[in-house]
Amino acid sequence: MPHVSSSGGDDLGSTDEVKVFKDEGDGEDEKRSSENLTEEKSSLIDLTESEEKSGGNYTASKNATRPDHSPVFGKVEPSAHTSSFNMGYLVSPYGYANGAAGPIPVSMAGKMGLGPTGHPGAGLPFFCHNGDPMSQPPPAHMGIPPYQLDGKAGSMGLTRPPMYPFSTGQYPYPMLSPEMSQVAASWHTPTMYPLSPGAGFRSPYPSTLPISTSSLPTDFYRFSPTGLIPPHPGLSPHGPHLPSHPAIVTPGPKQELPDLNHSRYARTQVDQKNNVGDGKNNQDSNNAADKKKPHIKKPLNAFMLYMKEMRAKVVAECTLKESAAINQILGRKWHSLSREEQAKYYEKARQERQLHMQLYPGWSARDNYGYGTKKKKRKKERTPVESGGNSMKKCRARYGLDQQSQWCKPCRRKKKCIRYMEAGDTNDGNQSDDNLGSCGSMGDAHTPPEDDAESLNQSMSSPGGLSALSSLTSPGGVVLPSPSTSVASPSVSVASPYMLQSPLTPHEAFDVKLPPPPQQQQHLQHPPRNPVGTNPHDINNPLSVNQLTGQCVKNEPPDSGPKDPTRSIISVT
DNA sequence: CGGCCTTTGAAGTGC
DNA sequence: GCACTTCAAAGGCCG
Repeated sequence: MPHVSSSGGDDLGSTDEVKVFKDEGDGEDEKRSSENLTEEKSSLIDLTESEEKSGGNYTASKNATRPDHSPVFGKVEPSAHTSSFNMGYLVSPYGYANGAAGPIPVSMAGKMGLGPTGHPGAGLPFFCHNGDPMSQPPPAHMGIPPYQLDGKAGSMGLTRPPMYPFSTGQYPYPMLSPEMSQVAASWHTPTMYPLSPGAGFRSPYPSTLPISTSSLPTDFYRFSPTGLIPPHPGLSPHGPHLPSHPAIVTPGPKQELPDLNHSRYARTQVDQKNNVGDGKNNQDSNNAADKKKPHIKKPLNAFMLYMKEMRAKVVAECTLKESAAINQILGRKWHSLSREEQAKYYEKARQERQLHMQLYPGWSARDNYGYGTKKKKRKKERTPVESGGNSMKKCRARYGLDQQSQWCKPCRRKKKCIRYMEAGDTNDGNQSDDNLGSCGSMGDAHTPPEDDAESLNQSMSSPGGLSALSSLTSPGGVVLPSPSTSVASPSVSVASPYMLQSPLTPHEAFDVKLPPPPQQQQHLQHPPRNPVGTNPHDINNPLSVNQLTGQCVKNEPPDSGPKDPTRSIISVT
């Protein structure tokens, strides 16, 4: 049984792993690490400060979440703590999810984006339905990501408000609680990468792989060299030594595990070698692309690995099968993972990248650009309109950092530029429609505010999302018009509070201290964009932000700062 | 039947 | 260096 510990350094929770992270982490991570450490410490005391900081980081990029996790890895305490933590975690993985005692649990709950826990039962965490919320809070040594600590704002913190909101008690996966422990355990079992044909990770790479994985958990490798990792019997229909390569797929929008025979795989390797250094050329040449059947896929990132592993479990726990919805759940679960847990996946992903890099030295992510030509084209069509179709520049670009005083308020607050919006909203009509169509990822915590329009637009017209949402809705529960429920089919045209307040980050949304002036609120919204009755700022509108915010709050962890539900309303600035 | 949806993260491009 | 885009997995849904 291939367990992580077999190859040394696989004690995922051990200090070794942490060291690996720390040592190999890029300087950026290092830097962030220290920052986060400080942040974490201070955050326990001063949530506001943490909030501010995270808010600042948040604007950097949509990868803002990473700083909250990666850097921390290097700061994880020695295994002693980790071990104890894991023990506890296995016992009650979600224990800390639902508010109980102490600031940590509270913040954790917040981070998880758990439902309102204002009152027990009503505020059941997203996937914490087990009634033992805080029984096993994460060890203090774990540290808490800014967005976790940031109860109020943090709750949503960097977590993007889900497209498929699961209001309290709505979580459709009652059995997930134990799942978490399984997940943790899975790291020590071969099941982490489903070995069943087509199910997951296997030993896809040629045995000639010139890398040493001795120090790495072999079962971490999706790209593990067959020579190093005995193929699972039946892994490949073509024989134990002819593993199919997950990273190599035949052309197609969706990848099925390639049914590669030996010759094909060999050819792949040949191609790969030939492609070394000329990947771009291949990209440019359609013919070449055609010939280049094997598609070397990107190595999976940490979250993808996590998803791959957990998807089946989540699906198994519920009837829901729509990936869009599942992914939302997984996204939340991902955020609910402890740092150690996430670190495992980050490490795993890092290893995969390394392996991938070694196997395909000349490969570049760019090689895959345009692989899904149509899809890309489509997205690009929209891009110009939203991000620059208008010649209007955002304040940042317009005045530069030197003249921030010239910036509009939203820009100064790193929110959506109102000037830009005003000038570029020629297409508002459509956007409005789309936006109203669903609650989407409103209040995207990961996407920079300025991206809200885009991200929203993208997520707005999600048929799948809608259906998924409906399917996610608690069958019997009284579903409040939370962002989730606000997601209505286009025909319903229910305004989404989250969506409408997208210009605000979750942090700000719940920042009682700095409620944007009313004037700003007006600026942030475009009256014309909201069909009658959908204007979120129309106080008279039953579906207005103000009206709905309170309900939305229900998805907010009680611990988010002052447990005063009303404060959330403030968020609607 | 191709594309969309959804998630996070990595990496690429463009300015 | 920042902002933005694409792709990675997955499977139901939609036009």
